[in-house]
Amino acid sequence: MNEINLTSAQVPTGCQNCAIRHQAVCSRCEPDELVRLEEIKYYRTVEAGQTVVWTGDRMEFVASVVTGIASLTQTMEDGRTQMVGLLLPGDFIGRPGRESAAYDVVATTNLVLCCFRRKPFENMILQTPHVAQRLLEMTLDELDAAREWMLVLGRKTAREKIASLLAIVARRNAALTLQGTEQELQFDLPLTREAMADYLGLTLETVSRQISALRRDEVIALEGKRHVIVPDYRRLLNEAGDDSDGGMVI
Amino acid sequence: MNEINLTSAQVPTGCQNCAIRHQAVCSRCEPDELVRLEEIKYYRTVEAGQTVVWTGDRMEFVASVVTGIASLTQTMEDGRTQMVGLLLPGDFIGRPGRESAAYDVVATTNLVLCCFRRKPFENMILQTPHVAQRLLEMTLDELDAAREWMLVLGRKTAREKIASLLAIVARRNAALTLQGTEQELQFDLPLTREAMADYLGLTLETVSRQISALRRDEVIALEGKRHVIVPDYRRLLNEAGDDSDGGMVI
DNA sequence: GTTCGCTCTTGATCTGGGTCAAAGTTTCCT
DNA sequence: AGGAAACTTTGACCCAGATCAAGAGCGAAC
Repeated sequence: MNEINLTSAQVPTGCQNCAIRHQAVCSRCEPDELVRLEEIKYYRTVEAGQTVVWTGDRMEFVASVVTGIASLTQTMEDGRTQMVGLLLPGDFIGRPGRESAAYDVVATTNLVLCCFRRKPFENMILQTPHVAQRLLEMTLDELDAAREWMLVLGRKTAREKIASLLAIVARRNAALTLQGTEQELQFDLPLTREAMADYLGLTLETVSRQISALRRDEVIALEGKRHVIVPDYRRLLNEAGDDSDGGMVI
Repeated sequence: MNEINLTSAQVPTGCQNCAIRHQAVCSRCEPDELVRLEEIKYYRTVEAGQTVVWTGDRMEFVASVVTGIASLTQTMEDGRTQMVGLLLPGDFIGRPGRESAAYDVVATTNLVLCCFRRKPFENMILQTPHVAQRLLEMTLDELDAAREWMLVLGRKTAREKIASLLAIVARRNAALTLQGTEQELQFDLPLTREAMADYLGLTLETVSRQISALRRDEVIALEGKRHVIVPDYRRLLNEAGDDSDGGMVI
């Protein structure tokens, strides 16, 4: 994992101020907070497939994903694994106030992380309520996403699970590229079939079969194995059993 | 839902100061925070089976569970439901900063809630970093619990799911009654078979079958339908596929 | 180009847990 | 006490998705 320097031009979407959530400009920061965070902020790259943190690792830093995708996974003794979170740009890695990591964090694609050394970061949030407030909001969003996902895991069929995942990635992707959700959506699926299976509580064979089925039924089209075209987002939501456009944050 | 008055003698286990988490004394509060919270605090009772908040409800208050058990559930259009959280004494209901509820909150047993009117509560946490800090910690704990539960939902067998649930309730119960985990544990299971099924992503028939199987194999014993005796907590953990005593907070 | 890794797809078969059905308990109401 | 309603258990059967197995693409290395 390499420490790097990015010019501000290379970090175009983030709040140049607090940088906690890169994808959105944070309207909450005070000018003096900028200075504090700039001092302890640095960038790192991680290659696809590398583990950023292992369960139980002493966490030296917390970080915000700038580009790329990472996943949080839990593993049972016998090797069964379950992905418990998908970290997209703007999402936060690490838990202030906890010394060691509770999950494996694995880079799914090449990553750029905006890191903060842990101790100074914790001191900072103790002193700057607005940042702590923002962190609380983000955590609550993650909790909502996790609970949404519990419904997917516990009650949806394999086909609905796949459709739900595609909808989430499509949505997040659309949010990033500022497209609406009405027209055709396209995106690269940054996960292997196995990673999708780990996320969805399925086997990779089932994932493959269901993706083939969705393609056969023209809910989606594929270019190569990874590039997905969604001609009708509402149809996809419907397949996900998630008619109410609303919910499903991740 | 009735507003009531409790004497401090009737609220024995809570932090008399901030009361955010009733089960543990909060070491973080400043004396002046006590006053602010006392002003906006009141108690309510809810009968078993009653819904405390509906999805989308305008939330008038946030609350801490004093006694009893409540559940957070999500429902799909076709009626499939998934419980996404179990609220035991000390847990928190409601999301500061959000006007409306994201889930149904249903009283599983009779409840006593320590409520705070929402707006004053939000103002208060904006001004008192320590309370916000505590709220962040609690939210992070909940997130951990939710993610732990995702592993249960996604990867465990029916028998392991049941054992996991029993282990959680046993653990929380032991924590409350200050027993160790080495000796025999006993507790009342405060959930119907159907509620357990909703939590575990199973059907009530499967829940019943697996409980019978665990009893047949002498992992647990039952007195009546609800009172559970766990002769060997480690064995139960083992059945849950969760050998490492550590994790599994809820 | 060929070969070695992968990842992905598809087929055949098996099984854990769902579904449907019926009977047994407990609780609570009159 | 008697009876209804709700909860629980158990049985029989079935199916969605797991498992096992065999190829098919496809990129990287030589």
